[in-house]
Amino acid sequence: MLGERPLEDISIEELATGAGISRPTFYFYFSSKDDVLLALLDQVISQVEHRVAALPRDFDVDPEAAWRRSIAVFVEVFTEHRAVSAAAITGRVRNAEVHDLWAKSMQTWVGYSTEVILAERARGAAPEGVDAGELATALNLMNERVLGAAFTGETPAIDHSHVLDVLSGIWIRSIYQ
Amino acid sequence: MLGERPLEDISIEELATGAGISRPTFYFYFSSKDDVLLALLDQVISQVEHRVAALPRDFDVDPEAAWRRSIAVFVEVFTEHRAVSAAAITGRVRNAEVHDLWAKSMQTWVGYSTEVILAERARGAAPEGVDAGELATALNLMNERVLGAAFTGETPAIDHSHVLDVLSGIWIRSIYQ
DNA sequence: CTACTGTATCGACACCGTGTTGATTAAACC
DNA sequence: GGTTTAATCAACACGGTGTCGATACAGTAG
Repeated sequence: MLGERPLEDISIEELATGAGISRPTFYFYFSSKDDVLLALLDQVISQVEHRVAALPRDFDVDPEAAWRRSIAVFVEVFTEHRAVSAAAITGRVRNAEVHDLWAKSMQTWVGYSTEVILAERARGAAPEGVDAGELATALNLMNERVLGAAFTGETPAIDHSHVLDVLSGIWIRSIYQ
Repeated sequence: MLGERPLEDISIEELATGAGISRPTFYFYFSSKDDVLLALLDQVISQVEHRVAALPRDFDVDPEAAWRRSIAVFVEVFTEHRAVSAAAITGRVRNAEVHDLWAKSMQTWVGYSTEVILAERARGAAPEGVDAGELATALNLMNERVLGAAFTGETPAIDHSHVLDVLSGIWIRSIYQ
């Protein structure tokens, strides 16, 4: 349903009857529409965390390829669950729990990016420059927004097939100059 | 009011009584809450257009300074009207007219950025690379998201005082390598 | 075979915000 | 003085949300 229209345009009545139950019964399982979204988002985020954790941390071998692989995880998982991802990104504003879950994950990813940038600077591969944490924040926010735009098919947006190229290009040039 | 809480949490009743009129009278002037937002956004965008148009196009003299000045216009105007900007960015999802107005402006800015990037490449100042239009799109979306995050004080976000530095740094490195 | 307990279900209700209608007043203009 | 036009709002209809209390239906202990 989220693939067709935003969560706001889906009534709990629809959700419930679609699941073969009545509206009050829906409330037996979830406390609100956003509670459903939260459960779905949680699964998507777990999948990202799982795949990120399994990534080799060999930035000293081929930095470009390593960054590209990391970004590819986000692109792939969020693309696979594009409807939920898009709904979460927009639902974040409305719902505190969705906001917090998303914010927590973003912080994890920003923290990870920051560490790698600092390590690359420490080994002399990347030059000093703006604060690594702020650079990582801007780049992660860019990824979020660019993917969101691609999912909802807005204009302007970047075609799905080029997203990974464009994003990793900007990351690498921003970090290594 | 938008500075305190999202538009969704403001009822038309509140808007109306705050303006000293009744709810039906509100509908005499606006067709919905989003219609008010649209009117406010229109003013902000006009201000940006006006200031961007007045910008010197001297990218051949000092490219870094020229980009920084352009980005500064967005940062300054949107910061000045941060509540409206933030509400528009989130309201875009809900309302087709807000979405269209914002999308139209984004396209204008992306178009302008693309032209400058192509000109810089043509004169040999910037290297060839990813599609200029897609690069411009990603960078403009980054600006939107980073400013939005700074306005709403989410985490992670970039401190207001550093936004211009971080953004223009990424733009320049992405474009000139 | 009861009586109890926890799970699951939903009809009916109360509430709130939205948008509309129709009547009313007040000013502006022949 | 009479007609149009702008402005106002009480009252209504509607739709979505969330709650409550009643009911059914296990499984389980006595």
